[in-house]
Amino acid sequence: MTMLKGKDIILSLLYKDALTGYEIMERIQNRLGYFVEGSTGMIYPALKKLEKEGFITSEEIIQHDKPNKKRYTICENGRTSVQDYIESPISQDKFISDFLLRAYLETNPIKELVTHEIDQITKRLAKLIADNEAVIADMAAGQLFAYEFGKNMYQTQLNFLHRYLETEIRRSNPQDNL
Amino acid sequence: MTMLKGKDIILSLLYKDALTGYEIMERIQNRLGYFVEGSTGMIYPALKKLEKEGFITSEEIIQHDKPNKKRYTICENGRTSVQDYIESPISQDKFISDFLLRAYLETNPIKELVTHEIDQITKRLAKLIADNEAVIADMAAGQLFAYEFGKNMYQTQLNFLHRYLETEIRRSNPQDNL
DNA sequence: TCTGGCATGTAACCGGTTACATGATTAC
DNA sequence: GTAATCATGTAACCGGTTACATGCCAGA
Repeated sequence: MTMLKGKDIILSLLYKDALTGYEIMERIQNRLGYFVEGSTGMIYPALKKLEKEGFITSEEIIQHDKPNKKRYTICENGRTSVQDYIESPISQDKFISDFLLRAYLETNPIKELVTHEIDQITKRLAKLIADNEAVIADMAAGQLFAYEFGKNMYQTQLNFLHRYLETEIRRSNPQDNL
Repeated sequence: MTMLKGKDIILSLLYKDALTGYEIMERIQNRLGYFVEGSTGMIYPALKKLEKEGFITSEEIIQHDKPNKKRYTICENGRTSVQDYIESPISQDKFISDFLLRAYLETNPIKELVTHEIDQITKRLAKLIADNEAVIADMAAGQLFAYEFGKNMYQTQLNFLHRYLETEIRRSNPQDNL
């Protein structure tokens, strides 16, 4: 029943690699962007809290070509927490769509709405591919699966939306039906 | 950029019909269940607040065969708010999946995970159909669109997951490849 | 009497949104 | 000089989760 929390997402990522806050944010927004969310306002405070609570440790990394950064490493406590998470009941997928709510409210054709949505999803799909295709060779089975899942979803959504537009055009131009 | 809020969902529903809290909850969880969320803990306090702020009014309805109820009616203020919402920028769809995060973390085959997800989605699809098919004749264009969209998404997800299981079986039983 | 559907609520908690703030370094 | 990328943060606010609490009515 309990929803997926930032803590679980972050610790899960740190379970595999030691990462900086910036890297965590990138991964969440890019590679995992299809199915989780994360902003600086969530990630940095969460990291701080996780360190204070003894789930992770940090070390400063001095860089000369770029700003310094802090790398976080998971510790025993954190690994246990991830195990607990994995053994906990799986929470339901959640899909929130402002687009569909607006569509739902409309009595009239929703061409502009759909066109806008096609735009959005096209961009998101392109980003998903761009962010993942480069690392595809290094992906574990599950990562590849999640990526393919997301790609498939976006493509299906696009197909559905395009199909809608086509039937709309046919409806409004009946003379095309030869 | 701002996310879809309970207020917008509720006022949007009340824009079309006067409804009780219970009816709003039912609609959100059933017909709109594919793309928005709502629980008593969100809906009743929100209704109270919306009334206090003058977006809606309420009247008590006495029933003899069932418990009494309160019907909420949107007023001018509320209609304006819905207009503002409709004119505001569309916020991005949001998909949160505990299932995909767990899949992402796995190095090993994820058959059980996928099987569980198939179960979940099958149930949700059945519920979506059950909740909508009865009222399909009364649906406005947009409502039908949203419903078809959700159905299509669930079906695609199921196809993808089934396909995964099949290829997994083939991978683990190569002798089947005659 | 007890289950199930109808119906309305409360309250603590907290997690995350939103927006703002800062600064190093590189390349143009 | 300034835009872009890298990098880390803060803080107020509030919205919703979670869980609990209550009660009516019908039918088995």
